[in-house]
Amino acid sequence: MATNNNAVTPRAQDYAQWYLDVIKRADLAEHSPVRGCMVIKPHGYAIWEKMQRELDDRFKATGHVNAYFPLFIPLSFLTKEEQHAAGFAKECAVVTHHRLKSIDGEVGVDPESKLEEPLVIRPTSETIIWAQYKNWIQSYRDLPILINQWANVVRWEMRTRLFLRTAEFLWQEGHTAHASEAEALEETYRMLDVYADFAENVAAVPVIKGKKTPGERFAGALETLCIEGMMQDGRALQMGTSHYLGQNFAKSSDVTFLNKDGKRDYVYATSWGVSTRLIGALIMTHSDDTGLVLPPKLAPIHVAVVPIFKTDAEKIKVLEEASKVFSELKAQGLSVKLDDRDGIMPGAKYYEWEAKGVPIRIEIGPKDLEKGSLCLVRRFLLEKEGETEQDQRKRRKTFLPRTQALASIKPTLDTMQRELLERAKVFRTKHSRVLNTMEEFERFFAKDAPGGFAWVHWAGTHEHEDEIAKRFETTIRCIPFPDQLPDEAKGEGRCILTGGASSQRVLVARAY
RNA sequence: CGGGGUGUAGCGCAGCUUGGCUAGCGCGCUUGGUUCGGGACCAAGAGGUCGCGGGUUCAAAUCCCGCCGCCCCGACCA
Repeated sequence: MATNNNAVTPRAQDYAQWYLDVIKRADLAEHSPVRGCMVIKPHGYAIWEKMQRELDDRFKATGHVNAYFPLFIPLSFLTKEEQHAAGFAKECAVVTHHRLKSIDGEVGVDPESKLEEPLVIRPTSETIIWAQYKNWIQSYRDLPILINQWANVVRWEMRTRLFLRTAEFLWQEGHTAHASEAEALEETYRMLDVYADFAENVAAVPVIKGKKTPGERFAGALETLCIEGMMQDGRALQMGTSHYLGQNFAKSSDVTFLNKDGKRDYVYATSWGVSTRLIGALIMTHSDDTGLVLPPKLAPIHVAVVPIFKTDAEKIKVLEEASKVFSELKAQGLSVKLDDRDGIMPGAKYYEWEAKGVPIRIEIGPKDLEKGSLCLVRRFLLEKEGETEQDQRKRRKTFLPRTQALASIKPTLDTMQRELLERAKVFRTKHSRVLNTMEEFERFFAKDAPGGFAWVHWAGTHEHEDEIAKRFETTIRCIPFPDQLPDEAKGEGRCILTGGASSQRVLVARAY
């Protein structure tokens, strides 16, 4: 990414570098020797597991079940749906052989083991799943099918970035089959709501819900719904999509059923997914120059307990109290880390847990034992006007009587969760503008301007869209649902480019 | 695939222009001691096919040729 010009925060001066720094210091992931692939390290994976749990609960609550389909898709399956195949053609990894052989002392691919039909490593699973659904569906009584799968997929992207775009990534893909268009559409919208709920109430990332323009739709979909979040450099990040597929895949896989009237019809489909990209969103929305900041609901560790001591006698007493605190917090159902490592200065431990995004730290030293108190330190606070870093550091720290301190952890985590979302909303509002003229647009997205979200009237064609994209590196992120528009952006108007009548504004931004 | 850059210890780099002594620095690691309420200090130590192959030369990390990897910019994109 260009380092940039469109800085909206000090750290955005070199946002790409900052982003990698946070990942490295929080020990989330690293590049693997395999081109474009990522190793997700334990701390990063623990966050993904938390996400999985929250999402899975929501899927179950809306009637879905999990299943698993193969990694390999026969080439002929993938090409059944024409648009779908065209959309993914340029990024497919293909398996063509099934055996190695030693030739002149060097082990290589055995040319005689060539597969009759190449196997594509799934870039997404619609085609292989619908080939299976064909066998499962005869009557309206077999519908709906509401299945989700947790899987890895491979998209051979030219350029990759940790979490945001890697050649292989982990995700969840829901694939549902319905007896009517109305039901399928309802499902499409329902799952977008599930994603939006997750994004805001778990990840603390405010999102705009909307539909993609035809040019940005999923390959093979009739409608693509999405949620868009704003990162701290003002760029938009697509955080989840939900597609209404109509009867396209049913037709290409020939999946029909007899409806209540005894008439044969093609099945109506949806698919929806979110990926490990959400971890990228988390980083770019909340983190700061110290490192990762996690919403408590996604923090693998809620509280880090750091003992402080000089003498051996102090060490014994302090560690005794620390492990008591540890157990009492555990008993509250919290995830706690007692950092009793030897030979590391307390200060070094503070930095480490802060970089890893642990929401609350408890420091326990001889002075606390004397006073019967505990020192609680929050990972972040809402900024006060004119406050220096030193001031905030002081303000993040509170000394409380022991009992009170332990009772305050959970409420504090709830507060932090709320404040994180609040902070992100304030940021987004601050960097969003209603724009009415091309001059305003040019100024807003000028090379040295901060950028952000622009609400503009649009009545242009696909070609107009490309033209704007080329000139400003911006795209129409979505046509927002009417209730997603800020009040000042509501109402009819004239297209910013063509002057044509427009019933509603769209969301324009630079994007990842 | 086109343009630019880069490859030297686990990580980050210097050295290369103008070839030359035993290839260096910071971080990290090991051991011992002193430390410990915001990233400790001292001492001793371990760790290298200088990306790979070839060439020039008395002598190559350094010069020449070929190959490979990675990064950035473009086309592609959850």
